[in-house]
Amino acid sequence: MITEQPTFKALADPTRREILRQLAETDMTIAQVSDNFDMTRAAVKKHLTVLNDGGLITVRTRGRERVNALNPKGFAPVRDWLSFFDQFWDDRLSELKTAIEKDQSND
Amino acid sequence: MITEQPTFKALADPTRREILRQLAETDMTIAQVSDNFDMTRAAVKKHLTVLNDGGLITVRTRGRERVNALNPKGFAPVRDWLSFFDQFWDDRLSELKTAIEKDQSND
DNA sequence: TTGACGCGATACCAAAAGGTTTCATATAAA
DNA sequence: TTTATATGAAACCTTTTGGTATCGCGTCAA
Repeated sequence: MITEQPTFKALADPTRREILRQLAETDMTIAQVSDNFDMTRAAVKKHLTVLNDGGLITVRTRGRERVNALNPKGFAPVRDWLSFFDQFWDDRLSELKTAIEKDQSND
Repeated sequence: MITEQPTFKALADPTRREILRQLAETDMTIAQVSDNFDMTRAAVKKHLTVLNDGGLITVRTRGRERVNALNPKGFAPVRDWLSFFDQFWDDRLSELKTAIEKDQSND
């Protein structure tokens, strides 16, 4: 079974979503991320671990630092899961789609 | 500020995501949904409440029954939030986009 | 009217989540 | 080498979450 759970879980917390937006601007060390939040570095580190587990960030070592970077590909599992519901996006569109499919089967 | 939090929270649980997929097939009462899960009706009812808070389902009363239905529009806040990261979807695409923008500013 | 049915709501419980403090370790710099 | 810096990790605490059992209330049917 596809394991989108860690990604959904990672996105469920507002602090983590804000971290992602900040990492979209620029890569940052743990200390740098911590500076932008009113909580301890340890707490931020936990959030970064969850984001990493969800595949939404990558971490590389630079000397004694750990540089966190956004991983855009990590959103794929969530996008894929959501795509199932595209067919219900809009009732009228859905009906149109049905009509088209019906028409195509008439040739 | 846009409050996508209840929607993200609603999607964070695998049971709730499965309920959504089932409601995509057909509308169901609480009892009907409960039949498909190995937990009490009360537990399922809690999940449905969270889904309703997240705007992902609608509930209508039919006599003594409560009929739950998928609300496709409820996904919008999450889709919108995710769309911010579209610009990072693929590195090469992003570079291409940058190149195009650069080119457009050259006329 | 009288049950049976479907549901809402509450109290309760264990586990997970989000936070803190503290200490250990590896690397950079003086 | 010594000291400061950046992080990892563990113990601990409080709140939230996901589940249960139970009771009460409105609605349907005999």
